[in-house]
Amino acid sequence: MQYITDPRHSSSMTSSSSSSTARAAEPYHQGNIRMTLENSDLWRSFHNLGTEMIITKPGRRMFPHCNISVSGLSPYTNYFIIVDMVPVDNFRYKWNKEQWEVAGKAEPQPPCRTYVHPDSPAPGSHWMKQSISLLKLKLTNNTLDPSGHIILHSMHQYQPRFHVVQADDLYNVHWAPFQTFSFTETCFTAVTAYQNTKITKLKIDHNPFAKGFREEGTHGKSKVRLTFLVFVFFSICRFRAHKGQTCPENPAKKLRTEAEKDLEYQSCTDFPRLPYDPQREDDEVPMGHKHGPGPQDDHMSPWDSEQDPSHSLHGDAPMDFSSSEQLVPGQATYHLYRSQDFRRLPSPPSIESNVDRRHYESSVDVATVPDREVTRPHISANVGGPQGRPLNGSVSTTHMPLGPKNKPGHATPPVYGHHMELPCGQWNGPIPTQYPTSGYNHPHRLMVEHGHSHHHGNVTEWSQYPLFSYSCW
DNA sequence: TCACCTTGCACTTTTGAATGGA
DNA sequence: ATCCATTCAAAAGTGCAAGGTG
Repeated sequence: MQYITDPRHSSSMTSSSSSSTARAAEPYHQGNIRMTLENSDLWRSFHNLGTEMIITKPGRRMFPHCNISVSGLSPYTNYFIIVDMVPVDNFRYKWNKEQWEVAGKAEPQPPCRTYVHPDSPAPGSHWMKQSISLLKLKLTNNTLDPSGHIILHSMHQYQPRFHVVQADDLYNVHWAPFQTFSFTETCFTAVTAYQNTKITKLKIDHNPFAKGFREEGTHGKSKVRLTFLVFVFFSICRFRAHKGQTCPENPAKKLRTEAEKDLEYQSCTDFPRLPYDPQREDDEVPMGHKHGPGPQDDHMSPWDSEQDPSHSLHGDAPMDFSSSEQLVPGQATYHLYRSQDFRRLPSPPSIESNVDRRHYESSVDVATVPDREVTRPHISANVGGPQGRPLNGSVSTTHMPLGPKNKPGHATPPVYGHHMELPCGQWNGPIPTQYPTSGYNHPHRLMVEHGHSHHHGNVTEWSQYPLFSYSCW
């Protein structure tokens, strides 16, 4: 397999001014794409405690689930929205004394899979018209999972990444220009059973499916049971009055089924429930929730101060998402690619006027595109390569021309429904040297919109690498 | 013994087929 | 015949707890 050389990789970071200028000249350059995590407040609540995600053999949804909105796409160009999970580091963790501790070296990564949003491919206008819910993404710990769920290891930490890939079909995805975003607060530890009771409580409080475990739910149930008994009692009385005879041996037993049915109906109609709409999660989960993390909520999460590697993790100050921009460590270079001018990428000029340009007009709004190297994983050729390309979820890119639809010698990974099977991946980013003191040296960059509740994922530039090919162990 | 995983349970929400009316 | 709204049962998604496993 051939790799294209990108001279930028042999140098370190290039100036961002040139690309900024170019972007200004070409408003539809993909670098203008912005991605926002819709339910970031909820994510932040979990992140402050150290988010845990249950993984099961048949597959488990995430909660909170990823809900993103995208802007800056070309309305008539087709895109894929793809999600994958990147190991945060090379460690396995354990929950000990109310906090996560390193428990050894990470397990070899299972086959990396991606979740392709079922609407893919769809024109930019489709993706931009409303937020994109990734509710149905499932996580599993079954390395032989036949359903195509994303395979993770329990007690390992992961970072979801969101890829916007400009492609018309799945075969083009591997060679299409893409941009990657990630949000620090979506980091989580995969577990088979919850470890942190605070996380459990937060999940119960916010997840509609867990309503039955809420304290208020219990009270509600007691209320229903009481209502049921009263109802049965009066039914019996009415029955007896109507018949003018003594009760049968056990009328309650006889009436139970009907009464139960009626009661169910009654409780339904008397107390109508709003249907659960994942798109409105934010509305249903107001921040400042009583169980939300406060300053006293200590940080079991090793992520608490990874935002700035210069800060000690021992610091207990809560992370301030509203004003910090994460530092992005330099990345090692392994594979070299040929850099191309991004302006060669197709972008229909005729549709320019149709684009909602509000985002572009805000000086603080636009997520800048750092001139960094791509951390795009790639396929097979670097199997066993000890210095595989950093797959650190930090994002970066180069600009490459559109490649062949099916490059010879490059096998298209099998597709499982909306998932793609990938070679195993490896987090090759910086390794914490003093976990947890300097641990989680996660090279993420948080694009912060001051004065707004939303912040943006860190960004890659567009690239033309074989998409989603990981360096393997 | 311990940490972690699996499984079954009770509960809730979601989904989709069936039905009836306009 | 088509469309729309409603109903209802089944499926799916939750956390919990007990038991299993290495």
